[in-house]
Amino acid sequence: MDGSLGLERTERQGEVLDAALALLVEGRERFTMESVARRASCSKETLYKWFDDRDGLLTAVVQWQASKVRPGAYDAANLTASALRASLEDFAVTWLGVVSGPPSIALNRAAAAHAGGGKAELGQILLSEGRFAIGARVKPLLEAAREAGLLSFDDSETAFRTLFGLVARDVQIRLLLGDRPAIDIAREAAKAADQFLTLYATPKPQKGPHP
Amino acid sequence: MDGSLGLERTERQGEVLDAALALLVEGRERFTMESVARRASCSKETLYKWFDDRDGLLTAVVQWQASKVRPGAYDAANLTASALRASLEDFAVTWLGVVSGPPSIALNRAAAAHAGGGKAELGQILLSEGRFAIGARVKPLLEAAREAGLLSFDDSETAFRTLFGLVARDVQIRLLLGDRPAIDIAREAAKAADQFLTLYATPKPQKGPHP
DNA sequence: GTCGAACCGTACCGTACGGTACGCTGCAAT
DNA sequence: ATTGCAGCGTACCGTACGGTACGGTTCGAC
Repeated sequence: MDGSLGLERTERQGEVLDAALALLVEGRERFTMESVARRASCSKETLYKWFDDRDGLLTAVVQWQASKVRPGAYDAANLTASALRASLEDFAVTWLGVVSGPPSIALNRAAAAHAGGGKAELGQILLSEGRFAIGARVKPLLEAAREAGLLSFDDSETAFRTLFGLVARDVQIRLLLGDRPAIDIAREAAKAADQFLTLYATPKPQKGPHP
Repeated sequence: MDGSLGLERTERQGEVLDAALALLVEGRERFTMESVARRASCSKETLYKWFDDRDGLLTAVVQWQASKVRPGAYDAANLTASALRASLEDFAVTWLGVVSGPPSIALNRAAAAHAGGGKAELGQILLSEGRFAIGARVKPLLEAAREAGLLSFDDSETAFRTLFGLVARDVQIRLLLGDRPAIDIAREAAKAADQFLTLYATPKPQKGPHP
């Protein structure tokens, strides 16, 4: 999956979506068709033509931003204990940086509100481009580390969810609820990696079961 | 704090708030002054008289429900390793049960949406009656366990946040975004308690893990 | 130059909703 | 019985917003 879902946008459409996103992120003004049109210097009619309706516009904005912050892959070759630790820490730093950023906060709030009415579409997009995409990138790393004898676990999904919890803690929910927790990302990331390794690193540094 | 904040409600007011809450939780109908009045069989004028405006009503609803689910205290006397484990597990079960319940989901969504406009009041209420109230109950347990030589940590806040992360993992955010993760609460709670003890239990002086 | 498509700006429509006003009923106190 | 008040139901007002219509402008194709 490349995230485009066959929805290529023209340059102008990208500008409009950026403007809409900025509006949503700032939060100074309500996200209304008119405010988007004004901000993007386009007509409402164009918005309706391109994105069908308000929901379509919102969906396109979420899609647009989510596809911009695809997580990077982690090198699973030549894994050493220190390289693994570095990758875990890097994942944690990146993730904390993204979710504590205003775009993530605004989009997640919008999606949560959207899910309040029956519609779960925005949430699904954010989850599949965020949480699940990340899982898909990190799990191979974990499995490679297991292969290399560095980690031991039964289920990589379970292991990843533990890592996720150790990194996230209460940060995301507090941010979504309007709290502004002071977090030292580097420090928290290091601690999370540390704790994860404490839980999952194989007891003794040995070579794996497959020489 | 007893959670009342000097806001005693008459029985009738409680009924109205229950009706409003039910409306919010079901999500079938928009949360509007008229729909609340209809559902509660009261007049809009009464709503405005009692709760000032829509925000006041929403705040009262959040206050009302949040104060109903105060976390219980954990017995910190005669702590043994198994009693500690049981308390941790109990906390995890309770917390997962609450946050995966429709009222919590609906209220958190409403608060997140509310925080989208500058207003963080609902979020603050939920955090102080939820996350922080729980922390205030659990931290004494952790400190007592440290006193009893069962745990070792520097900062109980940090330790609690780790416990929080191990219990919550990705559950709450997925629920808020409309996903319906299938979780086995008892199992996840046990695992979280297990992992927390692995991270924070003081190494046993002599007893080997394999008798 | 002419044509047509795309798009901008704005005016407009219908509705939903927050908030107010008012008349009516039931009830408790005197 | 009279009075006063709390509260129900409903009608009403103003506005904000989703969605549509339309005239004017730019620009590329021919």
